[in-house]
Amino acid sequence: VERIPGEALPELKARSGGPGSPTVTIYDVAAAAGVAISTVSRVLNGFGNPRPETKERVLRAVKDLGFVPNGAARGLSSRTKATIGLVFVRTLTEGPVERMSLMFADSVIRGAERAAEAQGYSLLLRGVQINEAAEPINILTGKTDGLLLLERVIPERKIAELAKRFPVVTVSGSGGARHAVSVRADNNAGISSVVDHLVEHHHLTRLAFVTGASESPDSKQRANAMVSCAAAHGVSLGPDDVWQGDWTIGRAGQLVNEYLDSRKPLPEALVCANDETAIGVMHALMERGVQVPGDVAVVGFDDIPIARYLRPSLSTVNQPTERLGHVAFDTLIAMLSGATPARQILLPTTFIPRGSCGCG
Amino acid sequence: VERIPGEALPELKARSGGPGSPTVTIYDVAAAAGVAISTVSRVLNGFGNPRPETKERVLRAVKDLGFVPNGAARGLSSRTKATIGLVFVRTLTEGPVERMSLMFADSVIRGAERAAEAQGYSLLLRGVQINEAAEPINILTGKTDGLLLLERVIPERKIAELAKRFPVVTVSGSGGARHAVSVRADNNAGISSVVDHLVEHHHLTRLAFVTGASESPDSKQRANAMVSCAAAHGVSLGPDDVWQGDWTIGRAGQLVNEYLDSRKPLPEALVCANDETAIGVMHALMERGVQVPGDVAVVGFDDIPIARYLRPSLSTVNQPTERLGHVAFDTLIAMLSGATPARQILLPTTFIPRGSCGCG
DNA sequence: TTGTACGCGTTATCAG
DNA sequence: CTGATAACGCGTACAA
Repeated sequence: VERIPGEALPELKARSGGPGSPTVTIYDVAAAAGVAISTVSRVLNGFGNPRPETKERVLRAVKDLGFVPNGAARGLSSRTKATIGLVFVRTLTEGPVERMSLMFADSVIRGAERAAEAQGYSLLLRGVQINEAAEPINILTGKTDGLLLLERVIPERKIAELAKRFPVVTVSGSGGARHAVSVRADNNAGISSVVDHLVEHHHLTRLAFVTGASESPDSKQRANAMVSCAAAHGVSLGPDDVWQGDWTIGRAGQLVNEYLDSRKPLPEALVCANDETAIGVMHALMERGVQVPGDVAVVGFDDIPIARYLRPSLSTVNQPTERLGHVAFDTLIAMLSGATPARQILLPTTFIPRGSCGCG
Repeated sequence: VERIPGEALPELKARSGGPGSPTVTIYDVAAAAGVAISTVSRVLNGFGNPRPETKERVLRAVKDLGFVPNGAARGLSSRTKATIGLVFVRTLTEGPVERMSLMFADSVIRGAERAAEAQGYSLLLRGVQINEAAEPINILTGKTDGLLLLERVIPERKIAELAKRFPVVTVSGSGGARHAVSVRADNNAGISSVVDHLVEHHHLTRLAFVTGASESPDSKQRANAMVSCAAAHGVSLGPDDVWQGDWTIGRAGQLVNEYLDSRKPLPEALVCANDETAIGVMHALMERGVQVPGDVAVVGFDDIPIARYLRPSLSTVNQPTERLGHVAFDTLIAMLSGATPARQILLPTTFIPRGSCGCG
């Protein structure tokens, strides 16, 4: 089977069957109001100075007939679809138990949606499996005016290629692609403040880090920051002190259990790439009778809403997730009007000490 | 200022500025392949039996030029936008602390997105404030082929009106609107199994219920079910035993604190309209030294992923949130092809006993 | 100020 | 099997 771009249109069987009254067009409105369609268009879009009476008649007709402009026609004519696509990574697993918890993505989506509304745009949502995103993204190109790419949905090289011909902003991407603007949280500062706190305030020296999914730019940045910040404090993290997680609660628990089974001495603090991982770590630890923060301090990243309600409450790094989406969206819109924003936009992160590290 | 449907188009300033190469159209492809546009269209959409060589040439041109069909033009011509709108309620509060946690909505959205992909459709996301949804919804009507309405975004009456002329499926709505199909979880069965369990297994008789937002159909149904199921067991819930929550952790905690301050004796079990509420309740209770489940049993609703990782783990009613979205979407698509599905589609719920009620 | 007519990029209907 | 060509509904120069 050959690959055909644009994928076949879903076919509608009965045009008569379901609801959907005979579409009312701008012509109907014009007729009802006794004017030309151009007048209707002008009134609706606020151009020119229509005579009050004319305007009145048009608006009345619009209301009477329940006219709503056809977005497709609009888009075709105005060359602006007023729609932005947002692509996020969807995990493969279906199972209820180990379904990846993607609160981060959800939150970013919320922020983008908000911004979209404020700008009069629509948000088109598209989940993809990692490394199978090329075609979907290509198609989205035809339905939108620009694209928001969450995390590393496609290889950097492809992003660069795409961004050359289509407006693209990446959120929490690695930010290496030319032409594409990247918006992300200040991972370095976040991790740095965690390490500072752990070392200086709690005087801990044996630290370990649990990563997120291996391809994730955020995860990589946080891991790197962890290693270098620790080194800056004279604390060294060996390979054994960086545990490969995958963002999920389940995987985190698994890691902890394996470690405990190995009977190696636990580190004094476990810093996690995200809050879900921290939750999994805490849960597994306590399940095995290890006290948090008594025996091991645990710190997360993201500051999801429940973090403060856990027992112990979760020390974590707050990143403005909704704002990430919002800012990314606004940046994309700016690009559409010809602006060339900074290639990287960093949003601040702040460490929130709570119970799981021994504060609070 | 008068209200104008269709809201003005966002204006693009520099058509030259940003990226966006001179759009390649079907004409370009046709020219490059030395065929007519109709041939290109046929090849791409799989109609007719193009000569292999022709097909070959077309596909090569498509690839060479990086042609992607313009969605707007497609929609205009085929009268199918291949897009479904999903409208959800957005809370008013901005604050990071008391931002309502909407994991339920997020999950439904995920399900819908998945279904959309499987059907070759796109998902347009739109958040609205409650009772301010009429206009946004109306506009969406022009950009989509059908609408998914989450929770009670607009009054029942308006839904009925809308559904008469446009395909609509409500998710977790009250389901009273004619023409609109409603997909929701079996709240009655869910609550019923909770009450059965509490009364028969744990022999508790003094129960109370914490509601969600007052306008929410789900919340109402669960509250009603609670009252009648309790009554069926000879346990009566007075007005004082139904606490008015709003789905949020924060509000739940507040309720608990107020109740404790009043020095009234606590009920033996607190059944909550959703998991966030249960989390808030548990947290506040334990903060004040009340043991869960020792002094009070707590049960939630939804079975969000973290439920099982809380301490104590949260007993709750599982509802297939993603499936709600998925099924709703598929139903809508079915309607588009003329089908007339059952007016109500009920998805099963199952009680999951865990630590917070004394099991597990 | 208002109306006429063309273009936007596809799909779909006919002839050839 | 393929090529013209007419919609599709709206925005918009241009003419009146």
